[in-house]
Amino acid sequence: MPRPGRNTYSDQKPPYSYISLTAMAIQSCPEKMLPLSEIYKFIMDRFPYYRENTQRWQNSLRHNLSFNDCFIKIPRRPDQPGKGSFWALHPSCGDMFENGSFLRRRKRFKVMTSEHLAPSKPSEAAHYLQQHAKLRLSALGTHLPQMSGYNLGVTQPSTFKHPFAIENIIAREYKVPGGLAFSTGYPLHNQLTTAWPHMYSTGMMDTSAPISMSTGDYSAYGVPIKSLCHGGQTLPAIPVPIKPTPATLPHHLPAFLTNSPQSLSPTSPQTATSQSSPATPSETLTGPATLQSVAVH
DNA sequence: TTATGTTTAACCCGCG
DNA sequence: CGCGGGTTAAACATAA
Repeated sequence: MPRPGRNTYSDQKPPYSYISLTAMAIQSCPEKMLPLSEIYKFIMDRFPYYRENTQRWQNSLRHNLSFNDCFIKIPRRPDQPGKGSFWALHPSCGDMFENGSFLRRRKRFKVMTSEHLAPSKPSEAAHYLQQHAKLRLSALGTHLPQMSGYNLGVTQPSTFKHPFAIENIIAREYKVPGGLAFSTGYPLHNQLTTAWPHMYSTGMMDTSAPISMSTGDYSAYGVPIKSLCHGGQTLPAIPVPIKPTPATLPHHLPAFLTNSPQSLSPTSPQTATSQSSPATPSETLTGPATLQSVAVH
């Protein structure tokens, strides 16, 4: 309904897996975590296809949430009652989706449980996120909100992320195909569009409105991108270490906590290089990808 | 009761 | 063909 006009692709199934869709939803939120219902909403808002057969796909989605280690459950705090928990992306699974490989993951993200370098067990990650959220909010003098609080979010523009980070992709949706978004300088733009046709082309939102995203659409699920700019907050967009430290990264968690304002450091240089090379966005994942995620199962 | 979560299992598909 | 990722169904458990 948010797209009365030409809902051309309305009935076709988006090429994204539930994992991707879920990740998108989560990433779109400043807090980087959403309750199940909001994830549903996000998907339904953007992809008309999912406005039907809700029973079916939502069941599948829930299955994915539980089944995949890349999603972690963050329990609600007593002061933020509501149903269900919040879901977030495992801090170290950022690479899983990076490089534009959203259409299909290369490997199932598996947490290196037990023994050695169990750098990031879901529990820890969850705890971290929790703490993080708590800190930020408290810093803002706010209580952990249900949904409304999310707009306190940050995701400031400065936290530049890899052009293929879900975040960016999502962001572009609101930034209009025109490409004035920050990805302007990326030669990848093109590939992006092909990779995410559903998001760009014939956007469901009025592409007519430039930086828009404005109003309606977003407020729907409380992810007002605009709010990112203000808020006098310093913390970076949050967890999901969209990648850097290819190999080792046992200590990434603490890293966030220290909230180095610009986690951008890791990604930016990288992006620069990767983009310079003809590298195909989707593949070219190459080497390091295997870090701590194992393919077992 | 319903929304959430968790599990198990069967299938489909693309890739090596 | 086998493997692994993704999808769908369905049974169950649990919390609000």
